[in-house]
Amino acid sequence: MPATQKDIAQKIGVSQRLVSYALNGQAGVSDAMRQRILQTADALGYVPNRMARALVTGRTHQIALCLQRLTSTFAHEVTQHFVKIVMDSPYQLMTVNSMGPVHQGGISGVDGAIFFGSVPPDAVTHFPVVEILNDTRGFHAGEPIRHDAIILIFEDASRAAMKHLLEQQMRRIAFVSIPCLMELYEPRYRAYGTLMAAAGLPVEKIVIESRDLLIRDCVHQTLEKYFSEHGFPDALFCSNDDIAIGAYRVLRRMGRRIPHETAVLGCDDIEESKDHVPALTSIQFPCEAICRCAWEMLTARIENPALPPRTKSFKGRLVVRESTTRKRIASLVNLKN
Amino acid sequence: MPATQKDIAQKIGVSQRLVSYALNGQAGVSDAMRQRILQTADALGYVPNRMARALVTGRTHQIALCLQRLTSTFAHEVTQHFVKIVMDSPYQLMTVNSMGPVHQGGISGVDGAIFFGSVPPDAVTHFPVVEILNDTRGFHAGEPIRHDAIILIFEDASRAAMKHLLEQQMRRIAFVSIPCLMELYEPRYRAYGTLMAAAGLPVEKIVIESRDLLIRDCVHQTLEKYFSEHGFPDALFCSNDDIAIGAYRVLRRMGRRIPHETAVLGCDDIEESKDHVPALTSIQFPCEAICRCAWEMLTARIENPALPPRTKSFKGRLVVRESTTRKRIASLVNLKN
DNA sequence: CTGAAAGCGCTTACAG
DNA sequence: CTGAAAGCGCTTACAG
Repeated sequence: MPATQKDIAQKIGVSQRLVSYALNGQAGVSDAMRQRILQTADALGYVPNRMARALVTGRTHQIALCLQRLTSTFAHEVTQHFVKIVMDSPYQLMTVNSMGPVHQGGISGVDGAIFFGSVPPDAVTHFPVVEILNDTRGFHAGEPIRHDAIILIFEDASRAAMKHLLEQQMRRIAFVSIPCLMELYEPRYRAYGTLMAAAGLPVEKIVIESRDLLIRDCVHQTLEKYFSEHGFPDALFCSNDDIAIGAYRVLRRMGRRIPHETAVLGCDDIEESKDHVPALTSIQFPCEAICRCAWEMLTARIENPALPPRTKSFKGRLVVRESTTRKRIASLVNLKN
Repeated sequence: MPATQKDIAQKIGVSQRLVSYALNGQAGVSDAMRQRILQTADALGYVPNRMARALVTGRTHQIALCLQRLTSTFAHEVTQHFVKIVMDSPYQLMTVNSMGPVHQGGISGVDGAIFFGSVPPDAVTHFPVVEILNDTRGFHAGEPIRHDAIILIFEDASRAAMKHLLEQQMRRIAFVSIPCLMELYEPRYRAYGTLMAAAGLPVEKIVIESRDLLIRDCVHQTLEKYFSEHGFPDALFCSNDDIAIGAYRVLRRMGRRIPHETAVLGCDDIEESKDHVPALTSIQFPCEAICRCAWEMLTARIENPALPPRTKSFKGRLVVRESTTRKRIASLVNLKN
């Protein structure tokens, strides 16, 4: 229905080639002719057909952002950063749930993809990919690095988090997480397990099953039931901030004070965490820098597929706020964050 | 680089047509042959080229979600709903900042688009569009409805919000908003202005200029400066929840109690609003139902472009929570929300 | 400086 | 049931 280059060419009485060259700003067209073509294109409401162009150039100028759990607020922040980055680029962003279409025959029609989380092994990809992964400390060491990768190192910050809790005499510390983050290779869970064992304390796991997308509601249900059956831990080590903030509501409803009765610690340090009372202690990554780095890696590889594989690491950092600080003094240092 | 239908056809020694028919599950291929083709496709790692298919069918199976201010948490919730909806459909979702590419020559290569906010007049679209708009109460009545539309009616709820504040003897009520929501045709601002005038109270506007994407930081800066220069209003009518929650932090930092010294009221009722202390009073819309309705309108029109234009309205509803309730009793009714 | 033509990977009438 | 072919709207060598 929209006008094509052929329509423009016919209207003026020139060849389609000339129209294409004029529209794309290539040499080989006289200035007068270029003007005329541009005006006619405008008059006809010409919009280039991206599909046709993509078919011949092999480039769609679309990038897939593949998120494993689109449900999380952190995923939202990541998306925002990419949307912002993409706005200044010639690319468009396609948001894909990597649990979804990838498993239904692969993604196609993109110049590259950024996977937040590991690339599913059955995702046949014929395009450059950057993975943003957690540090699994050699757990998957046998597997070759198939893609450019950004590694998020949770190890040190997680250990620091546990030490911080243990130092304040918290004994009953529960790890609260969705199932996929409660594996042995998961750095947060490892740090938790290791330090609990070292302190001679028993592990306590609270699993949040979230089939649908509203994770906070799942947290409410699960924790309410758990606390009434098992009582309250001294501290909750939550695998992300959404879970932590979900826990806030439950604790508050059940009349439990944070942090003095139950401390809460999250991961990802989403924007919102600072706005809650008490402000949430969390593990922070330079999210924007990570996104920009991933973008740079991806576009560099699209330009030059022969580049050697690259890996870059980012270290998480424990940001102590009020939600885990029982001594008022100790918290003042970080309150500004 | 990926295998094509031609590759499969050559490998087996049949025509490309047969491969296409087999792959698409169309009649006209013997079962044995279909099996063989499917297996070969699998072995070769065949992924259909969406561009080529789109070029001939005219369908890309991509839908653009165009958001005006990608910055808002509400936009995130809308996106989540669409991602969820799209997962169960044959479509993919492209997230577009309608301030962006639309102004750079139009969107192309999508089967349709959902605009959250009005479609820019210079966005030449050759595909079905659904607009999700605020009720401007006939302000743009002269303009024909160009697209299927969903109208969000803020009018009643905004008036209810103002009455709620005024009933509690709040006199100095400020309207806090980004500039584009502080126009005369904007229903929230209209209700605010009308009821303030009726009560014989002066209008007080606080404009949040947010050039970049981190709106809450802008709120912090603007309000901190404003309050120290002009003192504190009795209540803040914020045009969205992000602004309201941003205001929380400033008020808290400056030692101002919510709601007893300054009440705060938001719009959109994002998930997070319930988790803050005090819980935020806000204007709620059935967000998921709205998204599903938009989706249904769009897909129906894609199937049948000749359909008469449709319009559907949704009414906002004031959800009173603690952030505006000075009398403890009165709030109990709604606290469950 | 310009025209006529091939081809990207598909779908789909059109013949056999 | 199957093959040979046209064509979707572009880009880009290839001749003039």
